[in-house]
Amino acid sequence: MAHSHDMPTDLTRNQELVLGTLTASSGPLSAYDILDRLRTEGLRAPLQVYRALEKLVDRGLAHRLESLNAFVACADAHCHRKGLIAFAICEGCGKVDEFADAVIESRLGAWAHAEGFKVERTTMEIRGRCAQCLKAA
Amino acid sequence: MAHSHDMPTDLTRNQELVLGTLTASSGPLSAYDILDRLRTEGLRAPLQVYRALEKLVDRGLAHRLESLNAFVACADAHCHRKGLIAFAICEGCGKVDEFADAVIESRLGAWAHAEGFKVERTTMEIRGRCAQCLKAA
DNA sequence: AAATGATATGTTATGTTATTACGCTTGCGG
DNA sequence: CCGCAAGCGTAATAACATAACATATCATTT
Repeated sequence: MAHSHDMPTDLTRNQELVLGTLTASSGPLSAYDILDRLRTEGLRAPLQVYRALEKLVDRGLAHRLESLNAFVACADAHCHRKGLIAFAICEGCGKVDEFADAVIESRLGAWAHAEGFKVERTTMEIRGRCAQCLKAA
Repeated sequence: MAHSHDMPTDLTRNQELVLGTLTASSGPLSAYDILDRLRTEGLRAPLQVYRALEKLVDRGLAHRLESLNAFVACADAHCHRKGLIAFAICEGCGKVDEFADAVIESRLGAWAHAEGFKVERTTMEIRGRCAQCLKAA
């Protein structure tokens, strides 16, 4: 297998370029970071990147990290939108770990049900230091 | 009692103005929203607001909503920084509900412990519709 | 093939959010 | 009084995001 991120075949050129850039990166990238890396491919304007990102995020192929104003490729080729995802972001090396927790999801659901709140989207981001960076320090 | 948010007495003038503006608002405000409301008080530059916000957030008197790039006064005069706080943000009316959940906090702690990740700060924001807005629709 | 509609694209300009850099002021402990 | 830390004011700029408009691409229907 070439790589674990088998890219969907129905992406447009811009979407493919943007997803490729995210996948190749070891950490989150801002839209402008992505743009800079794709100038050689002919991209010129922020909007070209933002539009591609919007589609990718909608499809669950990429995630937006709100606390960073940046984006990452989805770590799990199969996760596509099933349930709440939490992110652990290391301030040291910039690496992002993506995980799901059914208990947290159900607690949130319980709270929402009790309040009559209809959940549309949940953001959950942990900032701190990963094990590797702690060891190095 | 004048109001439930007994403002600390050791705030600087700018901090007091900013916190007062947040407290008076029914919803989150961006730094620039705050600035606009404080021009009459003599504030002129974004930095004056950002500096005040930084201190207020550090002290737990205000919170930053990452998914909105905006700020709210802490809803609970006594919450000052004890534990993880979640926010439910209504897309309809803009109201923000603030709550804590010990189970979620402990699940997060367990994950972090298992991974050797040192948590410094956690962001948790739910976007959706509040009961009142759902009823109105 | 022509007409239609939905989706994607390219480009310019602009809007919004946040920080850097610099210098002055104020208050407090030594 | 001196020195230092914290706060303040101002200007400039950086970083992030969208509006508005014109074109293009492609499948579907006529």
